[in-house]
Amino acid sequence: MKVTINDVARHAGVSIKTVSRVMNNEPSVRKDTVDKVQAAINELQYQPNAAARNLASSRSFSIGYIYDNPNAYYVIDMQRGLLDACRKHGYELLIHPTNAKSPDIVQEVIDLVQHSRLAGLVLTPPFSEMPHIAAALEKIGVHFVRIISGSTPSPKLSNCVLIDDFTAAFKITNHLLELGHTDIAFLCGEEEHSSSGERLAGYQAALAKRGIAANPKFIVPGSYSFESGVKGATKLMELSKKPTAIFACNDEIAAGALFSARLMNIAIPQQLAIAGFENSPFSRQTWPPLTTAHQPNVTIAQQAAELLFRHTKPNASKNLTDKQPVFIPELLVRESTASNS
Amino acid sequence: MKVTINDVARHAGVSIKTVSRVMNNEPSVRKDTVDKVQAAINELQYQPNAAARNLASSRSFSIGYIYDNPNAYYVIDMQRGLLDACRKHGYELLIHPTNAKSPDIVQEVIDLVQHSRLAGLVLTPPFSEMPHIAAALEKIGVHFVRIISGSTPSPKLSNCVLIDDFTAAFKITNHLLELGHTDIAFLCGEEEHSSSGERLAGYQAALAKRGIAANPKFIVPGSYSFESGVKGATKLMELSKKPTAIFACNDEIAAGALFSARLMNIAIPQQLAIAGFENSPFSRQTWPPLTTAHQPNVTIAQQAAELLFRHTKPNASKNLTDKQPVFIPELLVRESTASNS
DNA sequence: CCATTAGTTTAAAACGATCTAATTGTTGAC
DNA sequence: GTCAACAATTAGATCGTTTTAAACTAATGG
Repeated sequence: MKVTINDVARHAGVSIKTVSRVMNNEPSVRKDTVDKVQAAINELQYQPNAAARNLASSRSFSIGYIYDNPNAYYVIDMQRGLLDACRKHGYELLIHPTNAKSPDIVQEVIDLVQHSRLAGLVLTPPFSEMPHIAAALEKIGVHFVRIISGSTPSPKLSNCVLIDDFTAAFKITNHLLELGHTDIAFLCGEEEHSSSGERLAGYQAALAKRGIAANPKFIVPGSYSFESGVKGATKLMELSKKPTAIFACNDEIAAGALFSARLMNIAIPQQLAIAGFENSPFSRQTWPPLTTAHQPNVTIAQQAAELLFRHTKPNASKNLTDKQPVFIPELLVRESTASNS
Repeated sequence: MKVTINDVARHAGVSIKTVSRVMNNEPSVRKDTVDKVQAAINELQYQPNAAARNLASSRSFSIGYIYDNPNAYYVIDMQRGLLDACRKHGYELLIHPTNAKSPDIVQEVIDLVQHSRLAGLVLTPPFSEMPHIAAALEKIGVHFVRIISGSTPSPKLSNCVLIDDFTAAFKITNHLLELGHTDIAFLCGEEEHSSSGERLAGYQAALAKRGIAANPKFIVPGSYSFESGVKGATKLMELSKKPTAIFACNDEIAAGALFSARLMNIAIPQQLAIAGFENSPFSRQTWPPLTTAHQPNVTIAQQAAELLFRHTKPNASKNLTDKQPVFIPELLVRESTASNS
């Protein structure tokens, strides 16, 4: 029933250590020996015992995913992508939802890593943007990969997967401009999230390129929530000079704006165009469906995990150029935006 | 830095095995010895090494959660509740999203359990309703807990957490009846999910109690999806005799019905009342917000895990009466339902 | 007061891998 | 042909627990 490394060794006529070498693709094993061992492994259907490996090597074959994101869709997509990569590499995923604003969050993360002896960690906003967490992880020598907003790879961001929110926001804003809108408002997310800043910058750049002066009243601070969208849109539509289009920092805010417009009897998109960001499943189900930018979260998560494994696995071919993947969310035009007639 | 069980033993002046006994609260340790050991553990801040424990006892301290649920909110809530319980008991959670319709799903589950040496498993629909999975798990002797639809505890459902969808659906239907509606339609979820059947039964019971004959055309088969809601509501409103209210099997279907009503220019709730089920976050954000039934998923998950641990832990006090928890989702009235004027 | 028994405690053997250090093979240079 | 240098292999120690089986106590009964 239970096949141990010992059985494999005997079956292949080599020592235990040699089998171990093959399992961890360590060097110093002749090609034909490798084949012999592989054959024995296949024949006996040998599956290494994770616990024994962990104990002996004092490292676990699992990576952690820490999150504090109210957006369930995002988290599920991330998990999916990470798990895909984990299965491929024979790792396991430890999920750890927590409160990013907790005062001893750094200690909590360190405890988690040390207690579970994690091989690595994947960080998404807001954790990926907390310098003290990155510093602490570096100090205790744990590999980690961050998924963050950014457009240009740089050596300082060596272990990052970048999402080019700037360019995507530029494209969305441009789409609104091309429809004839010039009075375009922007509903911000949390200031702490750099994605909000990047998207704002993209919006501003697009306006600037057309020579449109930014109206400071059109930029409304807020948070990544439905309620914030309701409030923000209400505030905008009470201005003497109203915008004809709203670019919301994410779909939830956009949904809130939609809700608010309905309360005020404003026709979408005839009187007001609204665009979101993220392509959440519900962005297709609002009325009218939201124009948005699609972020391939599952793929992003996969790449992040792959990047992590490249650092984590001791004997993987590290000479692969360690380029930083950059994802540009793509524009999805739906009914919530139309020309400014 | 690293404190082993050996250190504790020496510090307390007892043998390693005695410390082990205390750690796993096994019998045959005198009270004062226990105290002595506990003191040493606290003083040295001893934390047992999970890998070594797993290896030696050939069981892991983690439970699995298998799911195939397109509803991200539900899954996240479940994870949250399960993790809460796991942390409390020093266990870890292994998540395993998969495809319930895969032909070799049983083998996949068994492989997962055996490979990860899981201490137990939590099953939600549709897995909790697949008899061959339960049978297979029983055969290999793995503890598991199912979360299923049902109102009456029975010995056959010994390791279950019940959700009384029947009563909740009865209450929602009753709410619609009290508003004066008599022509109430029902949009079903997947037939395979017993929750859909239970809710339908609750709906029918409520009508029957008022002596209202069920109109078979008002019961529309479908699935737990937005699209199904769109189609179902469209079909209903094309009938010569239209319903004045729709009870959708979950919020997604209800959102679809809402969407469809908008397409057909039907005023909600004036011309048509719509109710959902589940209290998904977005049920508050539709226009108008949805009347629904609230399911405390986090709590349900916690209880499920607690139930599992009661069976799993070898030396826990098992004499606690093993009652089956029953949750009744509660009615939440919002703007999508109003009186039939 | 010894024999019996049940209750505690212990030293040492697993558990199934990795890692260390010593051994054996092979190659190329002089 | 010998030796150095390096590659390939191995036996055995090791990781930190649990488990086994034996040894030691303390209480009970005849």
